[in-house]
Amino acid sequence: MNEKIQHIADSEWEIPTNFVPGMRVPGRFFLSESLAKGLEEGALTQLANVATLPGILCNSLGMPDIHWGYGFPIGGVAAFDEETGIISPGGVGFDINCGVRMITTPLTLADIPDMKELVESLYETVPTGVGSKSPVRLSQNDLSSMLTDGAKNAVELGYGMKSDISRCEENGAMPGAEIEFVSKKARQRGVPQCGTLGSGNHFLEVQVIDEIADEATAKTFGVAEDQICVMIHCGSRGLGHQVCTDHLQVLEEATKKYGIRLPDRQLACAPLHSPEGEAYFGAMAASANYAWANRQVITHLVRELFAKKFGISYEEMPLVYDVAHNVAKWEEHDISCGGPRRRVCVHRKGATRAFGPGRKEIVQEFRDVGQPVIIPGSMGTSSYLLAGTAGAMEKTFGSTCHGAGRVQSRSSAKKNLTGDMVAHDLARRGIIVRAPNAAAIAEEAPDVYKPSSEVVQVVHDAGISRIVARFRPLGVIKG
DNA sequence: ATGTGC
Repeated sequence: MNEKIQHIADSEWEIPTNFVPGMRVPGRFFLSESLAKGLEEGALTQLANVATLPGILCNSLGMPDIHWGYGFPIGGVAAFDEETGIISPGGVGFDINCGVRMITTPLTLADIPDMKELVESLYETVPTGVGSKSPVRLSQNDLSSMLTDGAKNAVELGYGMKSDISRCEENGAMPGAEIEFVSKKARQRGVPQCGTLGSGNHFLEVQVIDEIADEATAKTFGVAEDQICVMIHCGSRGLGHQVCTDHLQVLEEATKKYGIRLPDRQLACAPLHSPEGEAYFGAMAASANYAWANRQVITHLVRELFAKKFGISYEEMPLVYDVAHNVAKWEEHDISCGGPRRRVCVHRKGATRAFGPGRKEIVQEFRDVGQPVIIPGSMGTSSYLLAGTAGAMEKTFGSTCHGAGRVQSRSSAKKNLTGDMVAHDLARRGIIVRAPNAAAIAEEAPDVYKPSSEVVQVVHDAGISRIVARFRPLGVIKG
């Protein structure tokens, strides 16, 4: 670990304000000693760079899955003051509202005689891979409604149940979407892609719950041991990517216009209430809503298949929850480093909201225990269901990690591994994987990620969320 | 992440 970094608690570290010139606040990150050994210097510098941005409050924060990203590190959280703060696409990421959701089923392992066949059917049912197109036909008008109303619109079009909506963060639709700031090009990319998984780390996975850590909370969330579940991890596809690209260009100009000095041009940003900042926010919120609709449509495709195959009803496959991993939001927070409770703009990039008990944003049925937090593992490692905590409200503006966190680049993974090798290893451990090509499997091998168990243990130990249940992978569809 | 790179 860099000598300037201070180890302030078991799994908490501080970056002092002299780490890079112009830091307004210290950096703070959460890592066990063993994970700290693997921390990239580049991610550390990025975390410090974020601390130079105007209006940043308390700390530039890093979750235990932190790694190098575009401008801001992935696994980064930063909250900005409404009056003096900025908004930055680099603090959200290219895949706006990349996120994850989980449905339960009434099935156990014994009910699935042929996992390979199920995985193959799922692969045929859910369009997968770069440039894949959806069976869903959207008109431009449909798309406009989707950008405004998110998952609710998908349900109105017949993809899902009314009860799904309140089980999504933001009820599946962020307020403040402004479709006039979504370019024609972005819309054109979005029309054929709603209901598609995408590629890279996106996946659809059949899992079984193999450990319950907190019986009472598990019961509240509606999950139990031995239950078969389906997890869906994807985002806003080409539409969100195009929105990010379009607005980065505008915000690079705005950075100059407003005289903001940056240590890295990838931190391009604008004051929160500037026309440029507001335009990005409106387009980002619209993209986030598209991502919720996308996950909602995929959920419907999965339910349709399971209903047919196993003779179960849609009502027996409720949504546990849906969380966003890449988004900036207006939220009210007590400012732990001082000052009155106020509205701030929280950027979470590769980080999950983890609101603790009592927050009004949490659906009534979960409000007393804290929001469900879903943390996907890598292809061969467990996923987790956690609950948000008061500790997250105090330390991280109500945030926690979002996944295992990559430790090896895609190119290096392809150099060291072949897809066949990885698929074979997984099969020996009882995990079926299906992808459009072998490279997609090699790039996502379990070895290129931190062990999800260690990452989740850090956020549990640090008190910024608490473990409720563990999910073992059985069958994976990769893009 | 992405119709994957000026």
